[in-house]
Amino acid sequence: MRAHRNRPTIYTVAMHAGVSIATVSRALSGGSRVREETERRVVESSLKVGYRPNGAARALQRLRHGSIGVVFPNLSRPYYAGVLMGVEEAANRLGLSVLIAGTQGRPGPEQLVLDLTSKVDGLVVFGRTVPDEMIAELRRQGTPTVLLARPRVDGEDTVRSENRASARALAAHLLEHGHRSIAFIGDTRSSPDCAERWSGFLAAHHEAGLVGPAWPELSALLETEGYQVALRLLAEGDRPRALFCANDDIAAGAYTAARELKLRVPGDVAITGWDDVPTARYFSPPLTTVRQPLAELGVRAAELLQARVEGDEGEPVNALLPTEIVFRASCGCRVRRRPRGGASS
Amino acid sequence: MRAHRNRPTIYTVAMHAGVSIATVSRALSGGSRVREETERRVVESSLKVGYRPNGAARALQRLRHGSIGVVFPNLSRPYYAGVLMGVEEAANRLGLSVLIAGTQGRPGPEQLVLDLTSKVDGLVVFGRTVPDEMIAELRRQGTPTVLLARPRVDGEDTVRSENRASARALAAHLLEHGHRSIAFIGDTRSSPDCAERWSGFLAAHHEAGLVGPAWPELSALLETEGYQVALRLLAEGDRPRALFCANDDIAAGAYTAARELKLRVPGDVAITGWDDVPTARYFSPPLTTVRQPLAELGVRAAELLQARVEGDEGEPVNALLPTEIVFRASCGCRVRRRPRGGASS
DNA sequence: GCCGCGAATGTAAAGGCTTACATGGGAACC
DNA sequence: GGTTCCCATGTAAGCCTTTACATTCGCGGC
Repeated sequence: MRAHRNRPTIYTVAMHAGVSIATVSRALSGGSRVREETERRVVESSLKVGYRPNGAARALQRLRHGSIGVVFPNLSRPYYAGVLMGVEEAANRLGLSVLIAGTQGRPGPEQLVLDLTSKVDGLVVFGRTVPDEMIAELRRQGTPTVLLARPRVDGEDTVRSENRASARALAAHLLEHGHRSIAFIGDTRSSPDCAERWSGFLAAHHEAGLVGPAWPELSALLETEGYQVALRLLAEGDRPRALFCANDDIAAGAYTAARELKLRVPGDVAITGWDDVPTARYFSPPLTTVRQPLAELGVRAAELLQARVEGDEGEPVNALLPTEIVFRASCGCRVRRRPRGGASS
Repeated sequence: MRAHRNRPTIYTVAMHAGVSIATVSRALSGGSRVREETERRVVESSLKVGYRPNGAARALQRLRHGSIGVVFPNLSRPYYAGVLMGVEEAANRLGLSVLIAGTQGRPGPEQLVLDLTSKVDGLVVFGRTVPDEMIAELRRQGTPTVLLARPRVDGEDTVRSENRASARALAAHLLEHGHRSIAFIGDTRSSPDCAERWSGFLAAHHEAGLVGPAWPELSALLETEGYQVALRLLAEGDRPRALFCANDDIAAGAYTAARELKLRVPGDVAITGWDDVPTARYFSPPLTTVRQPLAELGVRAAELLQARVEGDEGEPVNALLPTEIVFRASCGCRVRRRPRGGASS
């Protein structure tokens, strides 16, 4: 059997069509001068023998892999998956392939990333997956890199979505609803995005004439942690009237805690999230949250990277994409329409 | 500047260390005989000049790309993302890279897949992303392929998770709860998995001595569709007492419909899902659903593929991974413990 | 009828790496 | 001290493409 040994090469096709390998190459890829009849014969032969060009040989000759790498922690949250899809879509459009590397729970992300650089023309690096020194090393090596949702590193291209302004607006919105004591739940230390949201949260308080929020930030990142933190918080006698959760997972945990304590949302406690995960509109009540342009983040990163690979030597870019607050019911707003806006015939 | 022109090659390192390229190659990759001091010198030089081997050249020489490709529709549902993470994890462990290709909303998935074959040693192909003819073409080309969650194609390796038995057990469970009229919501035509679940659903009815279910299968795949179908169904006078939803998204839509009609779950209508998405436990009431071993599916596929790439010529494998029903409250079961089982200290 | 020219095709080199084979030099042995 | 052997290292071929340059062929112009 040995089904997949000895894949046909350009020589196989050349022999089959009775021409030289140069002609085969020209007929198949180049639009260059080949007699029409020859071209037809070559194409036929290549189909007959089942020829596929060898990407490695091609890459070696062209001095370009035609691939980019994406480094992310994991895909368990829709956030990374959404951005990755954006990268993939744009890369495909640009004729590039996408290699992926998940760092979470992996020993030595450094080595993982270094290995990747052998096979790609450039790298999209997410958040805090690799330390700053690694970024520096990539630059030293000459691997173009775009940082995604990561605080700026000097001289590197960065694509992020807006955090501070939306957080400020959302916190202000909660204050306007009359919720004077709001707790912020999120991990500002490990997530730079969270840190910016916290900063906007603080700003809203100052602008409202408050010295500061009623609670310090409370560390959480996952649903479980959100549940635990919220449970502790809401069980207190002097509990907060609103929970500003740094992502929707945390908010989901907070919902559970509230339900368990028989607190109504938003009547007894308002809750907001961040990310607008697909299920957010199906929370009960529907979750007020902030939508990030996930795919767009990925697209921008891919396009930027491609430009660098092509030799663009312009100033480092720092793209900041706008976010959008999605007002639903959990903040205290009246729900204006049904989740799916069923057509009223 | 021209930051990333002329990456250092093995010649650069050789010159810097004052040895031949063969010695560099041996010192860096082979564990073969190189004097210890020479090795140290080479490693130092390679670090100094920022050398990274060129993957294309290496692949060309080794006649192996060291990469596998994964073809999936999209990553918007946790299902694909979860399996992809499994593939990635296993591939990494096996020293392989992973290339991705999303087909959804892409014109000509055929071309996409063919292009991929230039850069990979083998392919993991999801569900109904590409037609059977494409699978045949891949075989003809000699690209090892593993099918994932796709009905068997003659002679091809397949990895799937169990559907029929769990669906039968779950339907039987609903019948035991006393829900005699159950509607199945899912698209059996476009999703082979759904078709199997429908088959198990039917079997449970027959075993319970019923001629058949009270409703024919009702086509839906997304949340929106689930909402619409459920709304129509539950508004009828003689409405079903249980909804067997073919995935959790549909179930989420059904929840919304029920809430809108002021029907209690599971009191007025029981609802079950499939997939156990992360938020399922946070539905209100928590959703009874079926958990698939997502990562494990990916791991098995990657390992199987690797074996084929390595030349394993054994009989086609048809792996069937077990699923697990997760009983929560939406089917009518009493909730035994709180979602997070808070320690009762 | 010969020259020159352009179109079509062929020849060969280069791209970076691994490795079979060749080489050289020192240690061990007699 | 010479021979042998082995270890460390070097030389060069080959993996498959693309493409610059060379070659061939046919045809028009004189």
